[in-house]
Amino acid sequence: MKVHQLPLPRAFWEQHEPSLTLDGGCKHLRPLAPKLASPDTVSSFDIKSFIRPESRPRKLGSPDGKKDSPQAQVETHPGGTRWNPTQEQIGILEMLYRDGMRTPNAQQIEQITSQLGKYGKIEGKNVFYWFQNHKARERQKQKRNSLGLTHSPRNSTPVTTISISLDTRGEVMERNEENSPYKRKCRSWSFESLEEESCRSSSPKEDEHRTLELFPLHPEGR
Amino acid sequence: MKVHQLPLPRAFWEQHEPSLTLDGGCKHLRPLAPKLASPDTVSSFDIKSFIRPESRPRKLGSPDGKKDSPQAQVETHPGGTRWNPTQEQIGILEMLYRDGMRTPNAQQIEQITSQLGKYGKIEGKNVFYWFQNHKARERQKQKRNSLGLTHSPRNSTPVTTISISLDTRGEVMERNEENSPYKRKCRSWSFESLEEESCRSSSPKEDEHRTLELFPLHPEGR
DNA sequence: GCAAATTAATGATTTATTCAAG
DNA sequence: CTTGAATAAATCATTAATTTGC
Repeated sequence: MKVHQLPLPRAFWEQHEPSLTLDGGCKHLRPLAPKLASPDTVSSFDIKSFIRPESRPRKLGSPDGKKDSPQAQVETHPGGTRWNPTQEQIGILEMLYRDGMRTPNAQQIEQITSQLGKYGKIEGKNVFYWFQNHKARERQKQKRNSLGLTHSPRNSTPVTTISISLDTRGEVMERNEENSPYKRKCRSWSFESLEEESCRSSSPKEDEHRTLELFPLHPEGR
Repeated sequence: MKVHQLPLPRAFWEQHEPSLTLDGGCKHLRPLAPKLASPDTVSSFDIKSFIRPESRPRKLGSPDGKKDSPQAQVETHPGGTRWNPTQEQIGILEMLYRDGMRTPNAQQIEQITSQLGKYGKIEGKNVFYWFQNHKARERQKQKRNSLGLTHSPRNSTPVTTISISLDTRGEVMERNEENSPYKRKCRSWSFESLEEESCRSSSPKEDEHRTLELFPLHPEGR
């Protein structure tokens, strides 16, 4: 069951804390870069609205007593089931992986997501995580194999791995690992606002087309 | 001179060369549990469009060619530089940190971002990263201190010291660190498409309504 | 005094670990 | 157990201070 995309019941941004309004005194120490610039003006910022992180320590708290209430875990459901990939989705992802894709950037993720969306509910983060996990687990599986079975191949038997070969110019990278030069792609992403009132959408233009998928997240702990 | 607050002309992260076609020869084997389901359908997926990393060689190529041209860095700024926080922004962030905020979730990040946006250009990811980095670096600083100066911990000032005390119910956590039980909050985020090139910078004044800022990212590389 | 070279900070990514759902 | 999700640690990369040579 994946009931993602729930309305996001943000109902507890109401509890504003008492005072505490960022006054001065916070600009000490600037190790090497006293950038200075026009100070003040900062004071108009009220923290109240921010200090409402999550409430719900969740289990796993400090072992020294302090167990949480009997209401151990009751939530998690509101929209929080995790992605359950379909066979088609997995197939595509693996194909992409075999073709050398390792860390897709935002554009790619977005495209992949929209494609995979045809086969089942999915979000960008799922795609992102899938690649992260798959990569990491392939790697450790490989390591375990090379260590456990072949008994310390000191000369680093290249386990072959991947060995992609399509012509993705300069994009494959890390086919050998073990000490890859640590290339970097670049992934772009951004947070998105999730609540309307705070920022009136004055222009009723409504989203152009790109559907920035919202991601609810149950406010409190995970 | 910090010319923050520049309009951000972001007009040159135009990806070129969409070529690169990852052709066939990649659909063998079905690694894991052919859970059946209609397989074919998958083949309608064209990878081509995904394997388009990004290009944008950028400098950084070879160390010998240090400083390639007279116009060494004329290009970096337009839209692709990294966030350069203003004093006000730092002040606010540090305040929030001292108040116990460690891993803001998407909602919080969004609000913080919009607030900090008053003092200079900023994106949600900047806020996120700031907390990540700040947290990590405070931690290591602390560790280094405790290890290096194990005697007379009554140093000048505990710097960090967090010691939050407002009543953020069950939220503070990890004020001590060193071996935290690995708490988990929950952060939500999502990718967004960044297709439309040069998101119209037509209205230079248009802030107010959230403008999901796109994030170009200089491709390739790094 | 300034601009190139050096260096300290720190923003941005990637990798490694860990937790928990199914 | 498998693996999606999330965080922390490690690293890379860039910027701004500081230093240095003129």
